[in-house]
Amino acid sequence: MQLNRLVSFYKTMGDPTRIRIVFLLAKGPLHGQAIAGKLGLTPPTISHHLNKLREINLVYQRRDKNTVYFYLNESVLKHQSGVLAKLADKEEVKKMEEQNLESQKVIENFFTRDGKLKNIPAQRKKKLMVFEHLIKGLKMGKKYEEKELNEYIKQYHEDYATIRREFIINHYMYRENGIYELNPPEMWAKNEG
Amino acid sequence: MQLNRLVSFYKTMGDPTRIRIVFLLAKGPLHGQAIAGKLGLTPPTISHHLNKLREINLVYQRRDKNTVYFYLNESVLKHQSGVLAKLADKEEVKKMEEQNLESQKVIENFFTRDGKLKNIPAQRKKKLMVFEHLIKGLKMGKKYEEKELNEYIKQYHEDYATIRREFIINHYMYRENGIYELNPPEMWAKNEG
DNA sequence: CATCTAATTAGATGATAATCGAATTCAATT
DNA sequence: AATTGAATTCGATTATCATCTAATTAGATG
Repeated sequence: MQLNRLVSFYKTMGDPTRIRIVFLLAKGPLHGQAIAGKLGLTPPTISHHLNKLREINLVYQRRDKNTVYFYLNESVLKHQSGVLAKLADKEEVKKMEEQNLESQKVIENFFTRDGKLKNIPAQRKKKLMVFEHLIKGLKMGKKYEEKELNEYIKQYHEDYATIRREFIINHYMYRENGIYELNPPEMWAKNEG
Repeated sequence: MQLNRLVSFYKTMGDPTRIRIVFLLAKGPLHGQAIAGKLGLTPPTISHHLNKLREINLVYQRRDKNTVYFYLNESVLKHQSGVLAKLADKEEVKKMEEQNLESQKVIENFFTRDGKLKNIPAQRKKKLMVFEHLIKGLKMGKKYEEKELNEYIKQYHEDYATIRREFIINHYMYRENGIYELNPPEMWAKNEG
């Protein structure tokens, strides 16, 4: 499920310029001006598209002096390839639906009517479902101060420290210099390859 | 390659309503009104989206009395899943590029400057490349009278009968009651599974 | 600090497309 | 032939978005 995420992926890929960028990066990293040159477009346009591609985690970047190199994130492609393959298989579709229902049930059980988390499930599977529900309010690509993240978690449950730690352990987020950020879904514990 | 085809696929999938339709049909065929009902949209809107989905061969339909049932074409999903998987693999990308170059070369060898086909290659692989080039001027979903198809082929080569026959043999097209129509690319000889 | 280079943001423009109500087609049944 | 039921087409409305130029930011280097 995560319908929005799917739609975003396809919407982003559904542009000739972006597909061409993806094909270019599939052969190896490039910097912005190189892409602009190869495609005959202006740097602002490339910047615009790279932004979109970054939003779906299809590219990431590394800086070297003044130039920024853009890399293709192959794991996202593999993930989406898997989704398509499953969609082509009735049995898999059925399984997906069942999982959705199951997760819905768990959410209903562990949250109160006004959206508070009653307690953290002991069973790992259920725990992950709860965490995935919690992070829905966080924005991909946004950097969170620890304090800000604590406040966010406190909306749901007072023991923000435990939950924050679990976010890291299960790869929903990562921390760098005290700054927290969401990981792309391929990295989440549930999907760990 | 076939960049346009890729882009069309993604552009079409990049809409929440259409994704939802695809998920619905993944569980089994449905008729238009049923889809409209389940999605809370009007029949014209559904019709619009089914048109788009038909354009990329993702759905086909069968009529039963007055109601038309729409089916998901799983082979397209499998095909696209494969494309994504290849894109995630540098080696495969390299292969794709080489194939493109090779095919370009063959086209240059077998066609004159003004676009006429000199002769039909004897080697099967090259022959298929030539045919794929020829059908680029035909429109997916359009129905062609035999005469019309002959005329089209004659632009390129006088022996339209042989070529027309080859189109069928290699599953680029199919014939029904003397009417010819393009097959989706997954069915072409090159991609035969 | 001044300057250079690369990247990004802002704002404008033009094109595309999702959705709906109304009108129309198409096939089946009376 | 007339009627019904479903699907499609038409036209209008609204929203989104790719692209550009111009202006700005951000690092790196002299």
